[in-house]
Amino acid sequence: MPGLSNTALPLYEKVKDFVLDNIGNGNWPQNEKLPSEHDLVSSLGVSRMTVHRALRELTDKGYLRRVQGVGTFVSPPRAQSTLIEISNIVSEIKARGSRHRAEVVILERIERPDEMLLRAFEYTEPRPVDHSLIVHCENGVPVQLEERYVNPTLVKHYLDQDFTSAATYDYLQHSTPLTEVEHLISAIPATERDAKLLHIRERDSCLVLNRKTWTGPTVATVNTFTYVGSRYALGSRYLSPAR
Amino acid sequence: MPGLSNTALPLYEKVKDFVLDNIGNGNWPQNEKLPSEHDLVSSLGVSRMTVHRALRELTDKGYLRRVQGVGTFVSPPRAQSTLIEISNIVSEIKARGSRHRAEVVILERIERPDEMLLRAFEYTEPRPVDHSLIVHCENGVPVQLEERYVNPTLVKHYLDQDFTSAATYDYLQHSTPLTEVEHLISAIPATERDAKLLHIRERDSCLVLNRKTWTGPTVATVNTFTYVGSRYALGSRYLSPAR
DNA sequence: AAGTCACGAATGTATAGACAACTATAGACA
DNA sequence: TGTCTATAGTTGTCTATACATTCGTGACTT
Repeated sequence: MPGLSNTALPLYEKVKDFVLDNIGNGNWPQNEKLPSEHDLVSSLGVSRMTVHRALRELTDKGYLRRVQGVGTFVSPPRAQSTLIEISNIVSEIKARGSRHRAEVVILERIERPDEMLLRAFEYTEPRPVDHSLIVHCENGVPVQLEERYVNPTLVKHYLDQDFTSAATYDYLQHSTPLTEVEHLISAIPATERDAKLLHIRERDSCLVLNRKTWTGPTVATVNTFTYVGSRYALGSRYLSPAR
Repeated sequence: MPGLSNTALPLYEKVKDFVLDNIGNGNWPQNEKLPSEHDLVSSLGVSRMTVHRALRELTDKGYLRRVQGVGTFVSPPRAQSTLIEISNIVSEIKARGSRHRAEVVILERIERPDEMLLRAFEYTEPRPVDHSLIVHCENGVPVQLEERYVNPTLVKHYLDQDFTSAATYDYLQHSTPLTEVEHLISAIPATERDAKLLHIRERDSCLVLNRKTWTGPTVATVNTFTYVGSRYALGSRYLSPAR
């Protein structure tokens, strides 16, 4: 029981969150050996298969390294994220060993979306849209402004999430069966609102990632991630097989 | 028993192979509904958890799409590349039907690189570096500033290229056997020099793509592509399933 | 005709238990 | 001293089972 968050996520997601937290807060430093699966089973009160799945998925994503017969170890932080799996800034910050804080600025259901939103969702008639605006801070410094518009018929209970947990963002990405994702990356000067929220000056350069997802023919989410240009870079590293 | 390969792989890997084979040989065409987990359990003689793991991993990789309560479906092959192969602005401009013009600003061999360049190339002793600076215009309007530093021992005759032809850029990207590529995308304000060359104001937002390539252990090229933020966006589109 | 509800079917998660495979280490033996 | 071996500890795989969640359908009701 101790250590696992209280939200409605699946258990293996909570375990992943628990591990990332321990990495982030320095409890388990780089190359540290994690408690064995058996230990985690005892201390967390879940079955071994659940722990195993959590550790395997974190290994697949590069956070851990496992050696059969020996143990599980914390991997050195990756230089950057890959482009496919961007947008989970929370895991990134935690894995880097920084302190993460999410500040929820807006959390609402828009009953009557304006013209632009309707177009973005390809609605023909006015229907509600869920809306969140969150500032993500790394060690107290704002890094990313995350604005999401969500189709509530496709993503139920979106507004009820715990937006301070890393697992939430992981979960959101896999909970809806996406059929299409579009990314658009641009550089734009900060608006007055963005500048205020990110603690930068107006017109300062921001890296903006627009992400639009579909489930079948209908638009599921329309997201805008605004990074502070002077504090963040998106990276991808490609290694050919031979090395 | 029937259908699973005979090698020493784990069962769930064999199930994955089995599914991929059926997709590959056209047995299960695009958007076809797969047999249910229960059916596969019967026909393959493995437990449901094993089938489930196989299907889940194939889903994560984009080969399948699953809908709870409905079934599992074959996804169309991935239509699109990721961001790896951007940066050939010339083809892009031409494909858009616009007029392209390349303006060579600098073309030189630097015999004695400064400290920063040496670090970028991980040189331990001073060695020459080829250098080009080119402005790309779409219909007469500057869009991209392309600055390349090239290791002349790996890329021969770099300075002799025809930098106004689209094919040149295609060629440069594939002429050297790269073993590693690193992309870093950031948003930074235009410097005085960049502003002048791109016909924008100083401090205007630019999208900067840094690209560094290795051939074996040695650095081959260090490139910086600076896009005018208000005139350009990088895009990637990922298609997965039924549409 | 339209809405509601119950049910079946399919996937999602979780558990307990078993065995296999691998590694490091300590102890036995030459 | 050096080598081999047994063993404990850890991760990897697999099964059987149970319950949860979601979706579509068809029967029933209104």
